[in-house]
Amino acid sequence: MPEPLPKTYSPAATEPLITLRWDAADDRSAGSGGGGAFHAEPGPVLSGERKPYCIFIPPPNVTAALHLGHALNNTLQDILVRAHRMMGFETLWMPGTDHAGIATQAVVEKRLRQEGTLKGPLKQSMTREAFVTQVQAFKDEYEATITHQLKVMGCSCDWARQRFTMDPQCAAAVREAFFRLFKDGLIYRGKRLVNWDPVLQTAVADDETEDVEIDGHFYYLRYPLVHPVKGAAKAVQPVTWSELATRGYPGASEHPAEEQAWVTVATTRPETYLGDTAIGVNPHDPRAKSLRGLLVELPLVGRILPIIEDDYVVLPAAMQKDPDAAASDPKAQFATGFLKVTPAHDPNDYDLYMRHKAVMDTHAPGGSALINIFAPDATVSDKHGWPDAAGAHLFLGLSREEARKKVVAEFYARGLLEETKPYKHTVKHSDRSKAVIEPYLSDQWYVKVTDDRMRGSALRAMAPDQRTSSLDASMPHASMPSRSSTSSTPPSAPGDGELRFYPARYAKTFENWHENIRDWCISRQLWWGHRIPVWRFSFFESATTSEEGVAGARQRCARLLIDLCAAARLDDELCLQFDGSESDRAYLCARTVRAARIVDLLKALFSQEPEEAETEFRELGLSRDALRAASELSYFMDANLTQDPDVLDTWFSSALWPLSTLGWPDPDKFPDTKGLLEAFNPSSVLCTAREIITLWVSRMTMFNRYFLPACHSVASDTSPSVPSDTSPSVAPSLRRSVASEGRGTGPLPFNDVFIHAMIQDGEGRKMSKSLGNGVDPRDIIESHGADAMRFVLCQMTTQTQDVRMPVVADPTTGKNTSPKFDIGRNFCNKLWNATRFALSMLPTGSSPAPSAAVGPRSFSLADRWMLSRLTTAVADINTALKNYQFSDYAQSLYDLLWRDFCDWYLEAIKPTIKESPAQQAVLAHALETIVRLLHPIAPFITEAIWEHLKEIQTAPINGITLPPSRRGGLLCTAGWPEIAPTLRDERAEKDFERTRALVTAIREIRAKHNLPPKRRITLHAPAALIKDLDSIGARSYVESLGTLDAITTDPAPKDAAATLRFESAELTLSNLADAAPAGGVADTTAER
RNA sequence: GGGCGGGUAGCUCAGUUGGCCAGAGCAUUCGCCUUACACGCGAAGGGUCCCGGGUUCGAGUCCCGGCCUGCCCACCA
Repeated sequence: MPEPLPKTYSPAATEPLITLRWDAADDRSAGSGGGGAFHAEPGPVLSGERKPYCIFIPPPNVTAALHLGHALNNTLQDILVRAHRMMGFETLWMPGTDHAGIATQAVVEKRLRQEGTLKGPLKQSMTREAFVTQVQAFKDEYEATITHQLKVMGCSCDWARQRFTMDPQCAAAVREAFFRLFKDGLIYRGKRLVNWDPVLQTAVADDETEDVEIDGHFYYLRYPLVHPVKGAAKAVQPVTWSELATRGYPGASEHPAEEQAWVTVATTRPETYLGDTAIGVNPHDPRAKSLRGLLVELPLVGRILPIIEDDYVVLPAAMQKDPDAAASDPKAQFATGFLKVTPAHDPNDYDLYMRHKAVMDTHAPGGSALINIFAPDATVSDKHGWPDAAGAHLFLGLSREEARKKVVAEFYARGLLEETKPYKHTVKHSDRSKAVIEPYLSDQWYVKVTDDRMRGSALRAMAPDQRTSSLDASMPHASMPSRSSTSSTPPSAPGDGELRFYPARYAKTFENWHENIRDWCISRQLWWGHRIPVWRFSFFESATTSEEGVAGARQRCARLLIDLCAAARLDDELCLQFDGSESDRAYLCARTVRAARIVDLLKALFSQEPEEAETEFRELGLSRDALRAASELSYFMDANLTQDPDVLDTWFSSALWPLSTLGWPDPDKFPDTKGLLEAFNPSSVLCTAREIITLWVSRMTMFNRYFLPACHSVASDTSPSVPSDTSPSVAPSLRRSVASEGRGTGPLPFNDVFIHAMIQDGEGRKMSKSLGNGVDPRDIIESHGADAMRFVLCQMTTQTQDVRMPVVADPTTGKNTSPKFDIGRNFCNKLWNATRFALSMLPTGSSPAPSAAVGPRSFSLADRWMLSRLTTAVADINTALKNYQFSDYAQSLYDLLWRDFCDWYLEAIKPTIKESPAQQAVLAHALETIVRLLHPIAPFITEAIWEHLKEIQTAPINGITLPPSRRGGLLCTAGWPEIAPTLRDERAEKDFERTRALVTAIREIRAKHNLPPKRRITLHAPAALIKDLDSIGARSYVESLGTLDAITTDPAPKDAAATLRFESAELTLSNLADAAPAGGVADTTAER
């Protein structure tokens, strides 16, 4: 017999004990790894015994402890997971964390600098290994913190399966995915302008930047016009205004005739003039024609620039035909009509360059107009692709800011600065380092997500009724091959049309994003992350000395590689790609750790220690033939054969999360992953905040559909019939249809995407460390309890609104908390006390329960009403859960427990409960139903209460099924309540409603007359009404709940009476005042 | 510039397909330690449902136009 319950529920005393019981409840055979009550196995799914329910946690970054936003996200997932576990699904909630490459590297780097361990640029001050070790330690610390936080929140993850995006299992998936994309030509190397973070010295994605509005200036710079001189690139002659006037240049005659003419450009970044390689003008500009054939000389640098004509260049407001349009176009307001073109430092200029490549390259020094004037740290430098810096040596070594000042000063000194205007504009900053982003030209790896097998598969995944445009129209850039591949695939692949967004409006965001998607830059110049499994080398220096030429050398190299693979039993584990743009570059991609090792040894073969390399080759089990091929191959590679120093964008491994966590590609290599993929992919739902719809959802969808074969799972919701040949013993690889992989026709990683609100502080600001308004869920748990926190978070989750969370300091601990959670705490306490009351009224323990079920005949009005309310509540809650309407779910329970069960049912049965076994049965079943329904939201208190409820001995009730626990005698694996629709009783609901209305009316009078609660008064009513109350069985409730001494047809005495209207009758209450005999008062006093 | 939300009681928010008196919690006021619960019980006050039009027998809800506000995407010489 459990201890008697204390008067107030204490989360602090209860929650840790419950956690221990959940953890200890793994009653399966040893080796299942301590997943506790929440451990899931593929077996029951593969055998068809249970349906799967699976959620992949959005892996939190290991950069910091979780905040309330995470608490919300994970509470909602846990609610779904717990509810479905109770409903009988084999339920897997896959936990894990994300290495968060750039974020974590930035945080650790900052920390090392604060400690003084790190001074100067990272890459020069520390070895890669030393730094990674530091980050690893940091990661361990935060991973532990995060895991602990999730546990104290009550998250019912399968802890035995916890993953980290950089652990060996996930790394294997990353290598496999990269290799396959590389081999299929969906990964390529390209020179592009990227967002460069000069502090962290890496490329960052658009979404890793933030726009900051800053006060800047427009600078109007004059570039002198010159004539080209044939035969000598540098020799030029000035163009005078009089010449321009002759050519018909408008306004030229207003300038001194013999002075050198100029054009004026407007810029916010004058320092980039050093990289200018053209001047743009709109072909409709009246000045354009007269400038044809002329050039511009870049001041100080002396570079000669062509003038290119392009519609992109905005005409100044004064020149535009439509003055209204011009007035509303801010660009036109400050445009001069001449645009400086700096292709290596501005994305739009880069696009211009791509359109005018020929003419720009012709005039450019060194034959390329992509002149890079910055070092990776964004100081002006001539070491990174700037051949004609001599004239501008005075700027070398300056930071961007210093260079800007100096450029402006130099132009001013030469009379070339026309004016400056203050200007407010937004500038991209790096999320992580807060540095101003520099558009920077560099070599990066890209995934061709614009390919139909990627983008198309994501778009085809969308539910037809959530699409806003047809598939064809949605892919304006679809190329010829992609169309034909679309038509060659079956009209309906397994995942097609099954992706559903909740709320539905987010489907549009998803669709829209894919329509405008650009290829995905996946390389990052960081140290923390998955190293790109590619070795680069250039080989033609030695190879082309032979007769065979470039093409022949390439062929021979490729052939040797095939030989090596065959001889070394490296079947399909190495892949060679030649650089499309640079003819002497080649890339070798390794699929496995062993293949990578062999590539490393290739390098050793022709460098320092060929003997040692040979020994190692033999240790790896390589044959003589393999070694010979390797030696020959190494001859083609120069000593620069090196692994790419870059790491992959974090999202690359995140995109594989639904695959890697389940053991893909090779479940046999990792224990306990066998069968997981078949059983749990596709998962049931992805829960996330809306900020990452585009990034994560899209990429997971594309990768899952690309890497998995069209038919791989045995038990997805959409294929109810389980194929007969499937059993856990069949190795997954045997069932795979290899032909359908790599076509983007595979299954989805999840069927539903649920997007929930974001949590803001009381003023509607994002929660953040720097604002000090962040809230650690552990602090809420300390002040209110985990269940209270979860209840409130659930209740707040409506379909539309973001959540405002006023933050205050807890008076006792000083930690951040919020009075918003009081409701949850009070609610838990209410449940606790209702339970205490019920337990005091119900037979427990020793007396055996009657086995015969009780039925409607023995129920009072209140009982029938309560059962009816339960029936509708269960139905409402099931609907709410199905549609991810968390607020409705919590609200239903709140009303059911507090308003119906406590306020009315418990009060109504107080006079009769002790004597009525039937009523006892209803009370017990109602309470237990509520407790079970509430468990997904408030797991701790309900688990604690359930332990006591199990002791109650009452008769069963026909129509209520409360299935037993499946594991450890715990509520978390007990069944979800099932209530037969027959227990719905509209008559009882209506009758009880009337009773309630009458009691309320009486109480209103009592309150108006300030009656003491215990004072009994008399109700005078028409005989018909009294008869009616008797017939529905409501009379006793009116008497007890209204605190009446009698209901009578006698006329009321004239004094001390009040009237009320009920339905159509006029009733009177008497005996209100103390004029009555002193008995009543004396009684009250005595009772005290 | 494009897209998506939100503007309902002092505060934070519900209000599904148009339909009886617009709801909840907190706060306020009044009365209660009525023994399950003061983290509670009973009751009360409090709303031009942002503004202006329209559709309708009927609009917080649907349509059009404004205003305010938040977020996302694109762009910014």
